Amino acid sequence: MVTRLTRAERKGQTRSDLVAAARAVFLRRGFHEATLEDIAEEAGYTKGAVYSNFAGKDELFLAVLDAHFERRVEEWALDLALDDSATLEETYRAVARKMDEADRREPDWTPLMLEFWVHASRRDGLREQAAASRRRFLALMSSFVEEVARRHGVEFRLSALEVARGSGALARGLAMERLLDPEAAALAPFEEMHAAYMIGLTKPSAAGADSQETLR
Amino acid sequence: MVTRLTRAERKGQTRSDLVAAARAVFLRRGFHEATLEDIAEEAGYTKGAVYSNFAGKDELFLAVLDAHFERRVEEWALDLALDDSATLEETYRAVARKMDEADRREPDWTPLMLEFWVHASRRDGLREQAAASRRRFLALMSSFVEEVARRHGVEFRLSALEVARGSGALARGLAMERLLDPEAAALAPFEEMHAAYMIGLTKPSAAGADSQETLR
DNA sequence: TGTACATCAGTGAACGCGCGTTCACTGATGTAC
DNA sequence: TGTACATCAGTGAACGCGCGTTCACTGATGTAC
Repeated sequence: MVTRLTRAERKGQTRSDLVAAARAVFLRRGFHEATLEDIAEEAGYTKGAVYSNFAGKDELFLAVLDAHFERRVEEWALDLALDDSATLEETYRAVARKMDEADRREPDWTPLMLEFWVHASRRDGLREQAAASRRRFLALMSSFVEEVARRHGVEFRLSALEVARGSGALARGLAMERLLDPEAAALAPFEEMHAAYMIGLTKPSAAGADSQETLR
Repeated sequence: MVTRLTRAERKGQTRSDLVAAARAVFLRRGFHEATLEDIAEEAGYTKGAVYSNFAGKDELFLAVLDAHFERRVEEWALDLALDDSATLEETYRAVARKMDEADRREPDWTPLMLEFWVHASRRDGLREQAAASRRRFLALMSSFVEEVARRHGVEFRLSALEVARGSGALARGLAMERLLDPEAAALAPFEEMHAAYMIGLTKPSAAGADSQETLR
């Protein structure tokens, strides 16, 4: 009844079990407080299994990070494809709502990621790996920003990369405030802030002048 | 030659020596990596002196945090008093430059504070203390925002508190990006982002219509 | 299809080490008379 | 001003404990013939 797996398949299974367990435990306890013991146990293995699949705690976290970004990017791509906002401003607001929703669905993610960034920023090799992962994510988010601009026939005062970076930075900064005060920066104010930010960075496109919209 | 100090004076001296040393060591090594041994040694005492003045590592950090906020608030108050920007937009840009300057002068501060916030957010009592410290800081920053609005005869779409919170959140979120990529969000783009954000949240005041300015 | 040997994913226990916290003690400052 | 006792800031050493990492081993899978 039990499917017979090859060694490689079995190992791949173990690896993804470990990543899934690591994700859960890291979210629950944070990067520093989570132990490899917890993670291995959650996955149904022993600590040695972790070392048979990853160089150590840091590399295990990088795997969690990559899996997370991949999932988030897919969500954004889907949302973008389904977006039918009448105006550009409404799209900007919808993006804010989506970011807010993601943060409230998984409030432990942002502090976890930042905890790791701070940790990684103090170790050269690790920082470079975290930065590479970040660059891949931002490149995709930038392409979404560009797609929105194209659809609405507008351009930005800054590169799509910087626009995307600032948009995420605002959301993340506010999520940090909520760590201390859960009431801080509720959805409505955040939506307003994000719209203000995006509208302020939008300028009419030189091309496509006929499809331009008036902003406020 | 050596001034004779009373017990209370001596203890106060020790306490501020420890806070100063703690600040330096925390900045250099981060909250988790800094040890009380390092700190005591840097201050010229032993670990016991820390426990004679503070309940432990967490409370020592809170003292560093308060001292820091106090200093920053004074700087902002001074800057605000000296501000002679011709236009509101120029004030918004000057604020961005000032935040950027503070971050580049002390790039370790933001990650250090966030490391602690994440740590504190997982311990109820500590979180409440960190939140109280944060509230005090934000209340003062809000009053500066209100002062700027008053001078220029404008109002905001959100409370001064939320405006201040978002402004700091944007700066802090970008500082986090620079942890991984030091090139990210240089001064010029940040100034643009911050101006966009602030201008977008500014609305003409009902009162003082004669002193209103046109924004973009 | 069967046998003998090689590989290697995962086990389980031990290792090392660091660090926050505790505590009995000391000697200088403070107080009572 | 002097003496005897009390206080307490800071010392120095020990304690406890947790956790990331290492490693010899095992038994199931893979390979050669």
